[in-house]
Amino acid sequence: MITIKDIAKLAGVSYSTVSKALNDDPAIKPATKQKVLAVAEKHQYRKNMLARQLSTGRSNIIGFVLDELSNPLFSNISGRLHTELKKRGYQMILVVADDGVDVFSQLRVDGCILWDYALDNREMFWKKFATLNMPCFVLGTDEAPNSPYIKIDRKEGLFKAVEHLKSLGHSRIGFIGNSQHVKLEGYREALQRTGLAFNEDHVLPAHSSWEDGYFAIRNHAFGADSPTAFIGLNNLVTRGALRALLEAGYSVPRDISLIGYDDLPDMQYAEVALTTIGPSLDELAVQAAELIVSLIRDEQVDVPVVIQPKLNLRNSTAMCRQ
Amino acid sequence: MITIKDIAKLAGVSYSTVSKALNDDPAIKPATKQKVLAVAEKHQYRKNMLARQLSTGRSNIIGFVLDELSNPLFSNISGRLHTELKKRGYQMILVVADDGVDVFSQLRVDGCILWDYALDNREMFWKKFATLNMPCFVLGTDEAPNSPYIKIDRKEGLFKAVEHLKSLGHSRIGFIGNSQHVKLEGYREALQRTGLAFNEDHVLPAHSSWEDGYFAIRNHAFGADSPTAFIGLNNLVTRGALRALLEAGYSVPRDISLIGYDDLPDMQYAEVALTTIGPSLDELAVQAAELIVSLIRDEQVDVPVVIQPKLNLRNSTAMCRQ
DNA sequence: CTGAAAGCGCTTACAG
DNA sequence: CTGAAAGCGCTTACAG
Repeated sequence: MITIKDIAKLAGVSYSTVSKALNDDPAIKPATKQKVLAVAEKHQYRKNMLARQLSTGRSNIIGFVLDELSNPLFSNISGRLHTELKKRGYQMILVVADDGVDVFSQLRVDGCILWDYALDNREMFWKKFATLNMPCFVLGTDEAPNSPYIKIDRKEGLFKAVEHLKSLGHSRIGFIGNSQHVKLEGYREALQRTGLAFNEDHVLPAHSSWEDGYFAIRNHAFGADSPTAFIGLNNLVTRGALRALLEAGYSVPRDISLIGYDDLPDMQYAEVALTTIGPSLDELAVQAAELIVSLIRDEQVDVPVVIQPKLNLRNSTAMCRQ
Repeated sequence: MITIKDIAKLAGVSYSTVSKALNDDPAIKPATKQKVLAVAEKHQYRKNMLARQLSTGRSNIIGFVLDELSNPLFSNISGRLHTELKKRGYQMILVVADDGVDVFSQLRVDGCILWDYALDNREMFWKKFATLNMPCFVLGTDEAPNSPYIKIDRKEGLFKAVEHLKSLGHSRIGFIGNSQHVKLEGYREALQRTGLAFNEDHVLPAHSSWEDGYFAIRNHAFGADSPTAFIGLNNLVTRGALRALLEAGYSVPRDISLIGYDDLPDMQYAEVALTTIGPSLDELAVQAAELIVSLIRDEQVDVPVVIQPKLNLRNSTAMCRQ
């Protein structure tokens, strides 16, 4: 590996001059800079970032802790966040949750973002996270103790979904999924705000996977009192539920309306293009990138940042047939 | 940030002793080690990996260059690879292709893996890759100049698919997708090996996305001479094609059989559980992890490693109705 | 078994 | 405008 000293020798200057030339130090005479850059170029010199980082104390890397990669939502967000961070001069490294925080405390990234979607051991993470002693925040949570965070106002999202369904004449609106307290709570409050009755039987148990959604519908005993519309907990659950509804012979949206949480591009590729609620993923990525950069620069920030989910109309909701 | 020197002071030993204790150097007296570890623990000492890396020249990080995150195949493989590398004591960082190689040459990872699925500018990548001057290999390619690689024998996979369909009585077997030379070639050769005729019209143009597969079928003029079975280029194309077939009123597999390339877990969640061909993703991840570790250790390796795709029977293929 | 010292490849006041 | 020197936080022969 060729180093700054080699370049110095070849260019006939001191190595501190090389360092300055490479870093665009204005104190360096243009001619000298040219010469140094030419030599560096010629010998394919690559700065050793490790050494630079050790010296400056900064790595220009931001860590992103993810629960898992299997939900399309996560990979989608990772991709967008990567793009936004790159625009701002940072590299992003992805680490899977089970060891994410530890890794960052070792790697000394400049900052880190914890995606708090449905972490199993959330408490433990928050605790570790708070001791991390570097700029970091929690993304997509409802609230976080001891950390700045970007909140997605999921309750408001659910309100929009319920409101939309009610405006189509639905009065028995079900919810598929019981693993996320905030969404379930949002669903209940939305019913209340719109003057609809809450019915325990209209909440179908499902955790987070496609199968969960699928079996939630399959195991539901449909009857005269069953919902005429459902809201799915997330993209996977909703798609699983849609499949089960179709297999059971229901037409969506003619017989039953369906709204899915998460506005992923591929929600429109479902058998019936799905109406969704969810935050704009682009907005999420932009806000996340800006917040972490501000935190690193120790700028004044207004936290929590709150992002409002939107209703995205497609073909899976229709007027309720009485 | 607390350093090795702080610990040394607190424990009443020299900082080189602290370093050794922390690294499990057998020359250190157990009692001393205990003491040091206790102090380190008490003060939440975290080793600065940057400094260690600078000193040892190794980072214990492996870079994985990906084309994109949007194809479920890629995120799936990333997840598995991460797991396998972790078992072997390495961190994995993911970088998106457009700047991946440059990043690694700066970050000085210990090794890197290039996922060569359908890179647009493959030539450029290979070239950069070869100059990288660190252990690295190309994963999933058919062949690579100047680098070790893990080959997926896609031609053999296509042969298995064609053979299976022929055994079910199909003689007009179509292929959806024309963006991957190797697969297309494999398809042609498989027809030849099984004694079936190649028909230009049975190759439907599609690049790689869900929509590509969907529109390939929609735009196909079905007639008496049309294929009674199709093989889809990848997971997305196949699922898009399936949707289009169903929408056009064909029953799969009663009217038309369909086999998809890529054995992702969710291929079974398609409207009809899809019969697939493709390498075992677990095997792929294990082989990749072992190869990079061997390369880093400068061990003797047998390259290329060749992985054989398998046929995974589900419900999308059936006897051809004459 | 322990410690002093050199070195990893940079950056950055500081002196000239 | 340029260079000598100290320092970033570790590891690792080497001496004792």
